[in-house]
Amino acid sequence: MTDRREEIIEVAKQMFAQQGVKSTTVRQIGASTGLLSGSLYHHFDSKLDMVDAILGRFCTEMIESYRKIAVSEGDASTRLRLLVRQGLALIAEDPAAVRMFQREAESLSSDERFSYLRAAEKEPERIWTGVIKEGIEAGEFRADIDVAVTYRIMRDVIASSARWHKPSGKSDDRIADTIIDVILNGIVVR
Amino acid sequence: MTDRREEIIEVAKQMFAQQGVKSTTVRQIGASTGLLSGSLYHHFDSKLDMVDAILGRFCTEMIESYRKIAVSEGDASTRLRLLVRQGLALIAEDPAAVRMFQREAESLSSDERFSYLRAAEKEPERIWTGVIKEGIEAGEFRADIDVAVTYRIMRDVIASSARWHKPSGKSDDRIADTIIDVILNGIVVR
DNA sequence: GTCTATATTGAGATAGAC
DNA sequence: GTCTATCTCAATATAGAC
Repeated sequence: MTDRREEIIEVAKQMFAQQGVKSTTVRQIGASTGLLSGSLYHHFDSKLDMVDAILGRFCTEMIESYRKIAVSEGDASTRLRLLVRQGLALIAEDPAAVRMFQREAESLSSDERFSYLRAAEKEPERIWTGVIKEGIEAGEFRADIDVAVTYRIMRDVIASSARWHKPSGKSDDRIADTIIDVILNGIVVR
Repeated sequence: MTDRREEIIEVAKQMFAQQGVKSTTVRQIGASTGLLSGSLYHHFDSKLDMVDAILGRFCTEMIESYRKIAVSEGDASTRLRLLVRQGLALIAEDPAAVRMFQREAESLSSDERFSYLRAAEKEPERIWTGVIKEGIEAGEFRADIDVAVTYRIMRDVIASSARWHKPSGKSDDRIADTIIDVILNGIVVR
């Protein structure tokens, strides 16, 4: 047994991702950890404290990873591909954390304690739309696309892939390639 | 006051969509209707009964509307456009019902009472992938795209647009056109 | 058809023994 | 660090008066 606190976080994260925070009881979390609910409070002050520990860590790492790509070199297509791959990599690494972020961010972000959730939505938007705009100015992307809508399309496709049961026999990379390909090139025959 | 039952359904639907079923209390629903919680039980047997009334109606209408398009004439591109437009039309008509369906379908569908939610996921999938396959066979769409993944991309883009705050000054039609355009034609300059 | 009042259950959280 | 036992509160739901 490594660290009990980490063990609880891992178990809670899976349950929060699957059922939602509200529907997951501390008794369930305790049972899945082999503890009684009261014992959890030796490691955490409250249930929301567990949520905070999980989402705080996730948001820090997500923003950090996007920033690195933001300052990298390469044309817009290349950097857009990197961003998509990074989004999918985050999901592959920790699908439960991503799912939690998606499920709970909106309702939690009104709580001052979780104000970092708002930054975790705005910063990626700033970075992605910046790259799309550069691509348009450089003549790589069509000038007649709508940047805001295009960003949302990409963001939401990637986000919702976190909920996919993987189509049989397809690796993450294969799925990533398809998503990038469809959005960059469309499905119509050229 | 038309029908009290309908009035309660409308209020509950908005709250369920925004906060989720679990986080919405019958007291809140009562207060928003100008009733005390107990009085709601004259119109419904339970809170889940309200959910059932809302989602049952929505699923019936959704499947019905897709079936009509499924049997319509036209090439695959045309019918795919119609399907996308219909998906967006459902959202425009009743965004709260769509949001509820998205939020609660997964967790509710294990309940036998809500088994129709599974059909409401499978039937659209059958119809949409059918049209995409026909488009490939007819040479309209690229033969190298992945049908299953392409379907999910389209489904999820449309679904998540239900959560968009509309970009300023853009009509539903304008957004619909952009979504269709990006997916059919891609964003890369031809 | 709505209200008052309350039964009942389940949840988060705490205190103190071990 | 975990358990036993329990507090407290909030939520769904019910019964019966009006």
